[in-house]
Amino acid sequence: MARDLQRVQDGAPSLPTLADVAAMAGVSRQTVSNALNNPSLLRADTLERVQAAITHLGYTPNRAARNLRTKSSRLIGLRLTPFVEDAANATIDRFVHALVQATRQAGYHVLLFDGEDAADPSSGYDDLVRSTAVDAFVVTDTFKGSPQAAYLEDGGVPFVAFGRPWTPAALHPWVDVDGAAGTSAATAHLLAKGHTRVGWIGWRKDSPIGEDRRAGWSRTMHGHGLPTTGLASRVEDCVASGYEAAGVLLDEAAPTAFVCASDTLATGVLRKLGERGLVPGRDVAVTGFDDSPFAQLLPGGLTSVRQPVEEVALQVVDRLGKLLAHREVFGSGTLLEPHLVVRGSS
Amino acid sequence: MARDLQRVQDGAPSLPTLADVAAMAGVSRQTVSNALNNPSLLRADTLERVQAAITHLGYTPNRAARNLRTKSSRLIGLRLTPFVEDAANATIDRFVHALVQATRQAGYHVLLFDGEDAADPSSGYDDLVRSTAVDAFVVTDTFKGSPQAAYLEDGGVPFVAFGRPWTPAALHPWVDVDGAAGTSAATAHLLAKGHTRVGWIGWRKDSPIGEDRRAGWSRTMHGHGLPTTGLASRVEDCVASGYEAAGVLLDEAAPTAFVCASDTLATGVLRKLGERGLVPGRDVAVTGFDDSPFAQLLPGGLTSVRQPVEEVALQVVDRLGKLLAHREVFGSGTLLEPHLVVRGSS
DNA sequence: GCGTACCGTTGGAACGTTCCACCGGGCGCG
DNA sequence: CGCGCCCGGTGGAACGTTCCAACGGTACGC
Repeated sequence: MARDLQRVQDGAPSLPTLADVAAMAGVSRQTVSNALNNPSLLRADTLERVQAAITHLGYTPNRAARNLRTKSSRLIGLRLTPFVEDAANATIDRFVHALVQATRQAGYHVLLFDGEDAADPSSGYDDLVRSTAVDAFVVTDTFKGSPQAAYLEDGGVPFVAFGRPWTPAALHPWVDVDGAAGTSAATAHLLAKGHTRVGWIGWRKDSPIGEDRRAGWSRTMHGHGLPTTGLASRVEDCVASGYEAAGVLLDEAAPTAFVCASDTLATGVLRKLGERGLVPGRDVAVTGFDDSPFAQLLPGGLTSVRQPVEEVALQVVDRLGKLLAHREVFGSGTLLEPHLVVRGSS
Repeated sequence: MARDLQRVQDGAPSLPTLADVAAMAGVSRQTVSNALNNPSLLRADTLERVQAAITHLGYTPNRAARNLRTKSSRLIGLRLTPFVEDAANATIDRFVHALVQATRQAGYHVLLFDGEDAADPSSGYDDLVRSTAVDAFVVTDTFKGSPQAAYLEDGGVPFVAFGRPWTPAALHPWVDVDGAAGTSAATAHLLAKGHTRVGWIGWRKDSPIGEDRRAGWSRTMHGHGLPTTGLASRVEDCVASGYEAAGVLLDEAAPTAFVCASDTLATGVLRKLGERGLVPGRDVAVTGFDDSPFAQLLPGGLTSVRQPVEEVALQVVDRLGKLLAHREVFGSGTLLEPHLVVRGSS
């Protein structure tokens, strides 16, 4: 109620400042500042008096002034990659939500910006950090050779990556999900169900993430003494490719199960199975990757590997905090385990 | 290159300031400021000299200082509602992407924050605006009786809503999508295909959005002289409810097509059809709402109403700009037309 | 010739916070 | 008693920008 008084006349709301609080509490500005930032420095009764004045006036510290003085904004920048309406986007969106939650707990907020053109890695990043608009970045798209990771490292811009650095030289903090462990779990699950001819449908060889996920499948197959020759296919990440690859593999290698590098590819496989009158989970098993809404909503459901984005977000923010405090967290990466969500398709 | 010189010694990068530029260009600070904010005030040769100094030093205005002085942050707050993994979320996420793009063009950025608990509408909003962290808000969840819309209006906080105010008293700027027009288009599409018994599966009566969408269906049916009695069902927005409602309607009213208030409900309907051996689009037609990834990925595809979130975002930002400039845009709302994406299910 | 107006530019002040040097006083200790 | 120290607190300065009042100079109208 008291705070609403500030708004009676519009146009010049003129919020209470630290000086107002100081005057009311009968202390200096610095003491009020300490009450907010280092309460332990104050005597108990002084602290109480200041706090009373703060609540009575409805005082809230002015962000801009604080930022100017401390040279930090408590804002984390996140570049939103252009929207592609498929399964892959679902994981990013889940991550954004998780990141917002995680940053809040750490007293930060998330600033979204747009990668104008992907060609210029500096686009956006540079201005934001130089104008002290954000303290650091979370970088999500390190996979495509990640020009911006290198750029940011050069520029001395603090950031943490969601995704391993696939170039050996890089030594920034990162958090990632162990894709191989995910596909390995999927493969093991299928083997436990009695399958022996498990096919792989993944991405082209130039994708390190794709190769990582593929390794989980082949490793597990070999671990069980099973061959993989002729059972793998590497294609574009789209429904049509999954559809075609499934057809080819079914004809040439007769697998009884498919492990896919993405839900998108799995969708294509399911489409092919439907066309041939094969029932997923009964005749041929299928697993996807990312646990997209599609996997969940599909009749019967699609077994899929779910990335622990909430945990990723927490770890990212943790690294970020350390980075901004000590300014030295180089080379520390964490690999998190995804888990398999088993549904009707397997 | 020149700008990198600032970073040679880490720890105290000490970016160039306006004063540095002024010194180099041989003018006063204010002139540099004008060069950035009101170039027309400068003589051509002066402007050129200043700009040369700016680029040479790699100067970027300090955001915090500017914010402090101008009492604005050029940041727009958006509260991210808790993540629910279904079709409805897809539209919000699309909107977030669109909003980021639209705000960039207007020179703004998006600040994400988290609605700690939905019970307290003030949570988050108040602090952010009082601390001058954001200039205004975009409010997305006005549908649930929207306590925060009223709260923000009371507090004099500038905001624009994505969604109509469903309480008549409210008079804030808003942009929304005409749900009735969407379902009307879906219904008309089905009628054109020769259907006459078109069922409706929507949300409970307490949802204004749901009633709006329902009106589009009933209006169109009546407009063609067709009855709606016994053809409608109002349930929770989940797959199971759609599934059950479809079963009941099929038994009791024998519709040959369903218009659904959401892709989620449509998913339930499709599931029921599959169970009964009915082929969507051949035996019974189905349309959804929101054009979620699921609708797109489903084998055959689900006909669905797609909201023009890109256009919504542009309009929202436009309103926002006017609001922050003139401080008077009351009562101005815009209703945008969605469009029907026809796929195999109809 | 003089007053007036405008143009381009200037220097000081202000925004609201935190950093920094310092201060009085009480206490322990030699 | 005198010294040093820590505690709780103070006031001035600084962060980097824009606002504001005012400047000299030129052009114009009378």
